[in-house]
Amino acid sequence: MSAPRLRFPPAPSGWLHVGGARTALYNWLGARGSDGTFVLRIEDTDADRSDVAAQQGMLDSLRWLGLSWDEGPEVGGPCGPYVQSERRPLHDALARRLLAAGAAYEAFETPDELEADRRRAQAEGRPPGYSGAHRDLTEGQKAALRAQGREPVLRLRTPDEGTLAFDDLVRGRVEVAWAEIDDFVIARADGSPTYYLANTADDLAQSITLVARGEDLLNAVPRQVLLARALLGASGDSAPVAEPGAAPAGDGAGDRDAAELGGRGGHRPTLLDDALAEVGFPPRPDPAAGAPQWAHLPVIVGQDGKKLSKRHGAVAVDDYRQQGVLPEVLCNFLALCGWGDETGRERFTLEELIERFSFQRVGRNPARFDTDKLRSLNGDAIRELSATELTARLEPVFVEAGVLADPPTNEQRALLASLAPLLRPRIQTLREAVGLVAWCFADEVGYDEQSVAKHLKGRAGEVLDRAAEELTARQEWSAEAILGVFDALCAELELGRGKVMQPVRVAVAGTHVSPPLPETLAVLDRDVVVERIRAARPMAAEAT
RNA sequence: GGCCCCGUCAUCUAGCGGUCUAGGAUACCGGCCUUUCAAGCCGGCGGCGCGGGUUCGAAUCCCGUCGGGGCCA
Repeated sequence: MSAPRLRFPPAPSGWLHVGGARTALYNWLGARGSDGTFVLRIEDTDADRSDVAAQQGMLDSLRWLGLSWDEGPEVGGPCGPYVQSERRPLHDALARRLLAAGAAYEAFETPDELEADRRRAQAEGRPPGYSGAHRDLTEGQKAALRAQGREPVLRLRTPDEGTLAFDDLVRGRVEVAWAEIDDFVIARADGSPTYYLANTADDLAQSITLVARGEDLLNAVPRQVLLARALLGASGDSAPVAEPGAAPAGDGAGDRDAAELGGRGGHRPTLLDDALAEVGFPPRPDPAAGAPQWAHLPVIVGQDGKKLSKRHGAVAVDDYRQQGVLPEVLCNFLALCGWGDETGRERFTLEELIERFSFQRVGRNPARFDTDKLRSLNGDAIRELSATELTARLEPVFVEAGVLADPPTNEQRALLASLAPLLRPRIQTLREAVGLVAWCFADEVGYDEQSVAKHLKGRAGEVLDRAAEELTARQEWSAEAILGVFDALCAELELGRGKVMQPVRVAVAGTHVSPPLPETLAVLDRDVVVERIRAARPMAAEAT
């Protein structure tokens, strides 16, 4: 067994989609759990420059989640370059060699012609794939087509009969008839490589041993296996698929052939190796490695069962960071989107995930991105945080919300730390804490109309007057002492605790919801508390 | 349209021929607790898409069907 090498090859963008994060996580877990290598490769083939420049946001999200990469942008590695556009010379050289070997051929149809073919095929009930009309053009025919101003695309010859079978780590055995696979484009008319060529070549060149990706790419496997065979064919040989009829396409034979490609035997330089050398790229880290294994992950769908997209609300990892989801919880949750261990357990640390995760236990049905579940897991995790840890996590969120100064003052830090234990059982996300205790840090309280209407009425004025007096008079300033004051008032005024404490809560906090009042007041400055009660007094009078 | 994948409570999921009167979690509902909101504890609601087989016996295997999703363009 060669050393496991897994990769995450996102298209560059300024943000990381949670679906991409799940793919990255699974690959990362696969690598970390097997002493393997995790490679990050940016596939910017179809991207414009601004996207590439903005990719920082994506790298930040990956790091925030804790998914460090061993090779890739910003860290380098022995199999560079790690940005696909910089690998273009390799792709070009490969395309040339594939053409020269006869594995690929030039096809001159225009997009319009192909579209017409497709419609005709559909109308006649035939498969819509490319017909292979230009498979065997003579030089003369090609010259004539060129003379018309046509530029050819490069297509790979695919077998016309037989079956490809492969064992997907998630799906199990998958078989596809070659007849279903048309001669696909590997290089466009402008010479640019397609996904098939670039992705396959880069995986092979970097000796990727396991490709875990979205199920939407399951259909690409036969093409990539075929390409891999061609790329890993001995350089001098006529390409293995040059003669479609004679291609190793018999049932069962094909996949074995693929698995062992470039395998054990003497390592003659392959077409890929020669191209690598030609363009001055590093040689393959493992010349014995064949085509990678596959693991196709179920798609993540939104609440409506459709593929998760922006219209489902927050889909960026950073959205969840801002909402106050803990990174380790997001990883935990993402791991559960498709995977589960046999015990039915749901809470895992990253270390536990590394230990337990396996592609074999990844499910085959679509995973729903259930934000309720995420919140629940997050709340559970928050409840397990120590006050100190929670304070540290809360701080940047309060700063981002503008409640704390940047950086916070020592007083603010201390106050937040005292509040943290009170907050802990009442929040599912860090962000929710802001709404609960922002008033503790504010100079001015904003009053919620409904709270005022509901609680600053009846005998509230009387309660506020007496509370202000007694809280001022009381020597000790502690939760116990404050509760004692309230209870004394209850007895004196013959009111329940709710009738006494709710008016005070609204007066001080501006709303009828807050952490437990005595405990909260105890960590605030007594003068401020009393002042606020007095300031709110007129509202109670008006309401009476 | 063709091909591929999938189908257990509202949702995620355990289950891999008998231990299933189908287990857990989220959500929901109710109770306890209670100074608000939570948290916690207790309880409840609720499911094998359908139809055929195979078998002594099927959620589990096979076929079909329906439904959902994906890819192709």
